[in-house]
Amino acid sequence: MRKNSGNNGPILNIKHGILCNVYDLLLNELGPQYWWPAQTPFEVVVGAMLTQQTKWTNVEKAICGLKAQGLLEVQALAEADSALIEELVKCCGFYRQKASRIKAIAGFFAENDVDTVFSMQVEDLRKTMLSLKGIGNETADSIVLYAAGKPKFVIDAYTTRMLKCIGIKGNYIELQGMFESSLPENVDIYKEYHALIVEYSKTFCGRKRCEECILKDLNKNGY
DNA sequence: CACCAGGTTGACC
DNA sequence: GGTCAACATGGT
Repeated sequence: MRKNSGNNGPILNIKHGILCNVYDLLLNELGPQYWWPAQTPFEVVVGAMLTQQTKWTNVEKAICGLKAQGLLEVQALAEADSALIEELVKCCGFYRQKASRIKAIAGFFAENDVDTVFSMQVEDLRKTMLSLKGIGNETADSIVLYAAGKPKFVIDAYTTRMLKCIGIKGNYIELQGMFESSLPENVDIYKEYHALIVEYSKTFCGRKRCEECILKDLNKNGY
């Protein structure tokens, strides 16, 4: 029998709970999303930077333009003309910042080699990404999960809002910890779950369809 | 025309 | 630890 050694709180790290139920519900209602829309790990990095505070449709245009110029290659982007990058990412907003930042990040990957960087341990990779200008918690975790394929749960504005709706609050690290301790440590599940939250939020929350929200029946349906 | 979008940073308390 | 303005274009 496992002792709870003076800890009055619930036993954590059990692989079930409301966050597992939400995952099942979203997957059943929306179907698998198979994210991230990108063809190479470096494209994920660039896309993750460009999508900050911006709609993905705008990012697609920018990615398309960069690709046409051969600038989705690490070395090429690192050496590209700043004014050209700015022009190509203008449609994503904050374009001067984003242009200089993706160029600098390309420089980092050029010097350190993409495969070498992405072969780091999860926490080391995360810290390394966070040390780059323009990469904060969410972007770092998106890169770790979707570009490097390592288990880190991504928390974004959609996730925070969805959790708030079902009565769960916390800062980035706390919310991330809840997902990671509730779910099996599995890259595919982390990817799929985050994608499902985005799809769910775009469909219901962003369009004021709260009355149709598929999460409002969480308790009623026995989840 | 006002408001928001898959954030991050640096300054300040 | 948390809060805030700045960064900027494009769609509803």
